[in-house]
Amino acid sequence: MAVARRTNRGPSAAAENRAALIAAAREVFASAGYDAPLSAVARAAGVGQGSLYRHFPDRTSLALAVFEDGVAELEALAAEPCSTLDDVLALITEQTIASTAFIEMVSASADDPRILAVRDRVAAVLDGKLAEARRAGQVRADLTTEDLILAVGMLAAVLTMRPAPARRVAAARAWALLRKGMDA
Amino acid sequence: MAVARRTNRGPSAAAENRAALIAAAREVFASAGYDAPLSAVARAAGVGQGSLYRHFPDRTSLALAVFEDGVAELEALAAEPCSTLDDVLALITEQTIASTAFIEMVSASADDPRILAVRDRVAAVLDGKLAEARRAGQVRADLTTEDLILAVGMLAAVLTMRPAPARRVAAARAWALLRKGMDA
Amino acid sequence: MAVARRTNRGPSAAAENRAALIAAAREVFASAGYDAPLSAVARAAGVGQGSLYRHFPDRTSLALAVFEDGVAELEALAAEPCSTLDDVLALITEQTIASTAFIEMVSASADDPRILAVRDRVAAVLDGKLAEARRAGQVRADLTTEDLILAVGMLAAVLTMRPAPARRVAAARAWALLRKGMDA
Amino acid sequence: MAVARRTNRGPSAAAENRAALIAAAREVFASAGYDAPLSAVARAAGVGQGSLYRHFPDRTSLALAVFEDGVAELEALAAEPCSTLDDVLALITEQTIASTAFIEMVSASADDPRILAVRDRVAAVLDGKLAEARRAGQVRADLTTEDLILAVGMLAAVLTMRPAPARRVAAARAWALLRKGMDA
DNA sequence: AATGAATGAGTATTCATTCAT
DNA sequence: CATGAATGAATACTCATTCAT
Repeated sequence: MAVARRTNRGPSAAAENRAALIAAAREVFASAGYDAPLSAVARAAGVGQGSLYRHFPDRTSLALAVFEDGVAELEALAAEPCSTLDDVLALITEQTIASTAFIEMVSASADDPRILAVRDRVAAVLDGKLAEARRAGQVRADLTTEDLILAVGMLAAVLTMRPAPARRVAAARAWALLRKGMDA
Repeated sequence: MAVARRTNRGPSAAAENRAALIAAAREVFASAGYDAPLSAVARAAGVGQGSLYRHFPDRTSLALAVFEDGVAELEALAAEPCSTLDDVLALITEQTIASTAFIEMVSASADDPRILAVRDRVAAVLDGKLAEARRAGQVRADLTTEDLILAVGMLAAVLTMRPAPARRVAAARAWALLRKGMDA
Repeated sequence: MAVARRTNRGPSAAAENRAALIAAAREVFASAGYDAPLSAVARAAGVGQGSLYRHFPDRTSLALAVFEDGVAELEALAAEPCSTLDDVLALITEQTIASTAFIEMVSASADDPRILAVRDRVAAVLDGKLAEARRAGQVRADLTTEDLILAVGMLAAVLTMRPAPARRVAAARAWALLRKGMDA
Repeated sequence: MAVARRTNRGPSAAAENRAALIAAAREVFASAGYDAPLSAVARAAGVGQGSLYRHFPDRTSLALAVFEDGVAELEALAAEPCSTLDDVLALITEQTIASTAFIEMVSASADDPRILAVRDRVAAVLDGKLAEARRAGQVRADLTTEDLILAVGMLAAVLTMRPAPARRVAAARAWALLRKGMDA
């Protein structure tokens, strides 16, 4: 039999496969949405279905691995002393423009503790930068971190509804509105 | 044979069936989400699958019929001379709390001309009320109808991400933020 | 596309399909065991997977339909005035020789109420005939219906372990032992 | 790399691994049935999949190793001069109550020569004790070893069909029936 | 000789859509 | 024009077995 079976490159390929799966999932989630078939991810990674399930027992754990990089990038940016709240929000916006899978994942299973943990990491980043921005008098004195998270959530959700090319413009509009507010 | 098959009530039942389908779809979409199986809608309506497809060739057309009532209600409210922009936004908010299927539909296929038409009707409603609100000095002078639509979209999207019980609180928070804005 | 798709013979084929599924399942269960893939049943019946699931939402309901005939046959035999306990046991034995799927089903999910109902029907049959046999002095006076069910269960189980050709001999031996007992 | 890989303890661990696999398989077969995934056995044994396959090329050979102890115990009991047929049957009953995997294995592949060999060892044990019992007038004079094996098989099969807690009672009932028989 | 990752075939199940009656 | 059964593609997930290290 053995019809063109992919050669078993052995355990040494594990890390490589894992990375390939994450990269493939990033692409697939970005282009086909968070609900994309996992088989498509495995195929794109050049890896068997079983390997995908071994590395990531469920869709969420795969997605978390995909987003880990983004969160880490965010934390790194926040750690830079000269970075501002605006910078952080801009990076979040860019990430969301690139892929709205994150927000789809959160919508799909908002109460998963692993997802809550990621949310908390983002919240921590925003919290720190919000304090600075408040001290600098750049934002309303009573603006809370929850407000920020809500704002980011709204932005992300609105981008999710739009095709990729329309997202940058929509994001700019949304931030303008969120910053200035509606009231006179 | 003919094992207890629902009797074919003939063409006269067409309108009735149509109405039953819409009512059923409203329920099903609200409780099981916009992605609910269409077979569930047909079953809930007490109507054959084929009839569903005859009346509504695709999911979108069924959904549009479901939302037609909501839009009409909105237009009726706007037609009342004493209604304000706030009233209209409050109604939209209530409708979204009741069912986020509309926004899910828009996310799924935002470029469908039929959906754009509905959007335009809502936009017209908002447009009229916005003019009044602006004259009354209740909103920023440069607030546009597009801003309003964006705001409504963000609100709706954020509600979609939350379980029904948490929606009312979230909506209040979101409106507070959208009204006051973030900037100092 | 439509690559050689089986023609849709329409609802009129429903009863036919149902019968075909039952017949196919009887064969497949008999030859490949109760755990046989349901897809094999659908294929053997010349019917789509979906149709199988429409008619029989789970393996148990399909199996029950398969065994319904056997139970009815049993009840019919018991209804004959001149039939004896021996006749009934002989028929059960024949049925079990033909297919041990029934006993496998019972083993697999003994607490399913539908299965218990079938069991009760068989028990009722045995109960009636046992009373007659007792009156005729053919069996121990204190032999209970539960004993009979146990005996039948043991017989069936033992046949399950044997390949079809060895079953008739094994059944004879088992009955001889069960009748005479071991003790001096 | 070498991410926390279990250290390869080399050939010296072979016997240890083998024992661990047998112990793990005993547990796993007892709790999850004979069809339990072999990966679960390897995991429970703290041993690689490959090692499992090296020691036991197929499920049967693993199972035989598991049951070897039970058979040896049986032979040891039979070797005791004062042990009776009843003692032996009681031990078999206890073993079956503890795990029905043995009988499941036999059902699955009754014609495997390795399984037949085990069967013969049990038969030899029964044969010896039956002769004694016959001399003591405790059993029918024409009771054969095959009858005994059949009885044990029926008992085991019937226990297999029952959840663990119900087995002891069922065993008692079954033995009572087998001993006394049905006939008047 | 041990490890454990990789493979992919196999199975259950769902659902959009078609179509004979 | 209604009915609802039929179809089968699609997808998630499991597990026996192989094999590079």
